[in-house]
Amino acid sequence: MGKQKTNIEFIAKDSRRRATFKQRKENIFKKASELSTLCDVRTCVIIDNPYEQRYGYEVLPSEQEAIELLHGFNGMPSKRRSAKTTNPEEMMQQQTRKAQEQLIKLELENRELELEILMHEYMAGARAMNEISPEEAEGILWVAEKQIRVVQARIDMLSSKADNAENSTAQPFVQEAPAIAVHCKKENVKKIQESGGSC
Amino acid sequence: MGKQKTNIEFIAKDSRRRATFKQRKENIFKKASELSTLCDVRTCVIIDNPYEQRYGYEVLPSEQEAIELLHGFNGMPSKRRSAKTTNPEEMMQQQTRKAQEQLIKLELENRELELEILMHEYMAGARAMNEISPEEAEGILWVAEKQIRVVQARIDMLSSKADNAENSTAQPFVQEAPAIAVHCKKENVKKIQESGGSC
DNA sequence: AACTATTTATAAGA
DNA sequence: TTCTTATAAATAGTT
Repeated sequence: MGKQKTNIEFIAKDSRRRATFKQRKENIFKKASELSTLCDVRTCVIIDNPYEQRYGYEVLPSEQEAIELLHGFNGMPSKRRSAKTTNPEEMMQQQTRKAQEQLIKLELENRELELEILMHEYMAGARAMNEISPEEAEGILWVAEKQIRVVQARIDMLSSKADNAENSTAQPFVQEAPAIAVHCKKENVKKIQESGGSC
Repeated sequence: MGKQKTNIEFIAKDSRRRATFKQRKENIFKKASELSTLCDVRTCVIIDNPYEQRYGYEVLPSEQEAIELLHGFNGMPSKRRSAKTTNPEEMMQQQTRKAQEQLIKLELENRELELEILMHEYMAGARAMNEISPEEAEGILWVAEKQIRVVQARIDMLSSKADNAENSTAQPFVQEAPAIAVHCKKENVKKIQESGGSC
C-alpha cells in the first residue's frame, strides 16, 4: 500500500521502520476497535513497543468488559467448574440461559476478577513494584491460593479417574474460545483458532 | 472502505455482519503478522468468535517465541526479580547484554514456560479436562505454587517497606511493556499503553 | 464466495 | 520526526 508495492520483510532502515511501526500499530488498534464495534465482539491486541521504555495506563469508560475478556483469556474456571458435566438436555438449557447467566456471573465475580487482573498485571510487570499496596497484595494472594486449589482438585480428579475405567458418557463443559494469533519474529507464528478456520 | 462510506456502528443485519466479521478478522490477523515481520516485534491478537462453538489448535513452526510472548503477558517475573535494583551504570550494562541474556534465559526457562502456558490454557478452558495428564497436572501445580511464593515474597517486601521510611534511591527494574488494547462492546475500550502514546 | 467502485492505509518523499 | 501524496489494499454493496 503506497507509492510502491513492498514485500513483507524486515525493514532495515531504522527511521523508516520506526515510522512504519508507529503508523501500522495505530491502524491495527483502530481496526480492532472498529471490528469490536461493527460486530459487537471482544478484541484484544498486544504489540510490543521496542521504542519505548516507559508506558502509561489509560482506562476508557467501563473497564468491566475489558476485565471480562482478560478473564476469558487468563482466568480460572471457577464458574466453569460449577457447570460440570450434564446430559444433553441440560446442555441445551444451559445454552439457552447462557446470556442471562453470564450477566449475573459478571456482577458476582466483579471483585474476584479485578483481583485476578491485578495479579496478572503484577506478574507481567505491568505495575511498578511500588504501585501495589499491601492490601492489594493480600487480595492477589487470595486469588493465587484459589487457583492452586483448582489445580489440586484437578489432580485428585485425575488420580481417581486412573483407578476407574472410562465409564463417562457426558462430555465436560468446555467454554467457547476466542481466536488467538501470536506472531513472533519473521517466520514464527502460533495460532489457536476455530477448528476449520483459515486464520 | 468500499462502495460507500459507512459509519462504525453495530451492523444489524446478520448476514452482512458475519461477512464483515470474517473479512476484517482475517485482515487484522494479517496486519498483525505483517507488522511482526516488518518491524521484528511480537504481536498478539485475540478476537472472540461468536459464530463458532468449537475451535482447533494450530501451531506453526517454532512455538518457542509464541510461548515467550504469552509469558511476557501472563507469566511470573521470576527472572525479572533476580535483576532487582541496580545503579545507573549497571543498568546500562544490563541494557547492553539484554539480548544475550534473553537467549540464555529462554533456554533455561523452556520447561517452566511450557508448564506455565499449559496452566493458563487449562484455566482458560482451552483444553478439555481429559486432555491433561496427571503428570502435566503435577507440573502445573508446581508452577502455581511457585507463583504463590512470588506473591508471598511481595507481601513480605511491602510489609517491611511500610516500617522503613522511603530511603530508596535506586529504581526497581521494570521490564519494558507491550502496548495492550482491549476492545469490548461498542463504546467500551480499555487501553494499557506507552506513556506519551496516542494509541 | 466472487466481483468492483470506493474508501483507507501506507511507502516514499519533502 | 511529522506532513503530503501517489498508489496499493481493504472493503461495502452487489451478484
